[in-house]
Amino acid sequence: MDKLMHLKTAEVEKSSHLDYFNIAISVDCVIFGYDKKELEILLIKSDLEEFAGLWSLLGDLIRPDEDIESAPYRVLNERTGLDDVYLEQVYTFGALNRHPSGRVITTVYYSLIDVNHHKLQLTENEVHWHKVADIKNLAFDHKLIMDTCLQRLRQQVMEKPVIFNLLPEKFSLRELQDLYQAILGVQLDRRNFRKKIALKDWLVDLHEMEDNVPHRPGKLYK
Amino acid sequence: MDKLMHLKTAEVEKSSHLDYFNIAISVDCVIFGYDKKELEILLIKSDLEEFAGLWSLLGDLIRPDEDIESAPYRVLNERTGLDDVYLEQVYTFGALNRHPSGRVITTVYYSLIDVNHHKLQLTENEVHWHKVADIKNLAFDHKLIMDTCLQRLRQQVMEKPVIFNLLPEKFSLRELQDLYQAILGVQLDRRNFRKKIALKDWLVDLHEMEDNVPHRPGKLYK
DNA sequence: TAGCAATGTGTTTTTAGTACATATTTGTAT
DNA sequence: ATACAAATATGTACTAAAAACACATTGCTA
Repeated sequence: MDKLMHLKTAEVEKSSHLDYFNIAISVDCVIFGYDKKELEILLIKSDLEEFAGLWSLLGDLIRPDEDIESAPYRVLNERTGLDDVYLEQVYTFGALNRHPSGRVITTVYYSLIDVNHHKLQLTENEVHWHKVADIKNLAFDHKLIMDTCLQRLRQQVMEKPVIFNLLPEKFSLRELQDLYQAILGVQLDRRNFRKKIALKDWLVDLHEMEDNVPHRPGKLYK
Repeated sequence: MDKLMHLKTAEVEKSSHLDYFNIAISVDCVIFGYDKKELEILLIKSDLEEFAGLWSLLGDLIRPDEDIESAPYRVLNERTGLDDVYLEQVYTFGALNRHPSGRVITTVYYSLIDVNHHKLQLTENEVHWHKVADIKNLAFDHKLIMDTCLQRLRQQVMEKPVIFNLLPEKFSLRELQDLYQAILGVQLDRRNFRKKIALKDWLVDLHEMEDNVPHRPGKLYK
């Protein structure tokens, strides 16, 4: 039963390897971006026959010599070239048949990146942004995973200043409100929104004005 | 790198087993109980030399043929005989050296049980209740894990009616308030507490009275 | 230079949260 | 039996946060 838990290293290595080490563990990343007033996530084309034509999350097996927390950084860096990203663990999925090729348990992280500032080095051309609203189904249980992360994201943006990871250095309050609306899927009253943000003390007034907008420019913040 | 993720079963089985399947995955349970106005958790004596004399959480390696979600139920059932328990996944811990006997990543669940109603069949006599407030350190990273679960529990009791899993069928508002105070570690105003609970619509008035109390009895609820 | 579109701000109303006091019921000790 | 102690039960005033709502201003454009 649980004897393995309390054995010394040597004993573990020789004991029933096939029984207890026949489970692989991976990380998957739900990478949110924001562009043209739409929330997006980064997906890669699945190369499994079972999921031909479907898209899947960016993920990889965890290496025996890396902390679980550094695995998603590595995955993101390998696939996009980014390294200063916001990441947060969300949940671990381990249903028996979630992966057709064998037993794989996956720990899921979500990430927030600024699509336009960090120009992705998309080394592989099968990696693309997809509008969250348009995603109907994904390979594996990745749709369920995405929905779980979206739910978590919605919680977090109300509590912590994580949302700024999706925006460029300078932004206007309108842009910020549009983003909140894209994430939460609701319309917000502009006056109440500005009041609420103001008393959270998250913003710095840059005393600069917007440019290249077809209307009166607004103040910029970070 | 991530090729393994997309191979077929046969290929996975013959490919570098030692590289990618040399990580074990376990579940650990932080089992909260409530007795004599104190929050407690169930611990077992560690039988690792490295942690001689220390206590640890109840856990076990996940079996290759069980869903991750059913593993903590099994662990709890094997150790306590309970089967109708509240369980919720909290976080997955996977630092490189968290387990001295090898690479073990663990997914942690917390559980809430009614200490007095479910009389535990403590098959093993090295399993005991410990007051949360008195726990200074535990084996492995289990103190960190416990603290993480306690934090989650504090969040949840404010949002969802999970707290009732710690109480017997019938209880008075005073008992409920004492329990909230034990979990949150604060004193609450009785009148405001009752108002707040009342408008959450979680309680059913049983129209029965307390018994065997050395003072005026209060109404009972569930 | 008139009109459009978006910015910027303030007041009222409603709701939730906090602080606080008094009367009532039961058990217990004299 | 009666007085006292201890806990139940309940209500009101104050404060803070959330929601609803309107108007004057700026800059672009036709």
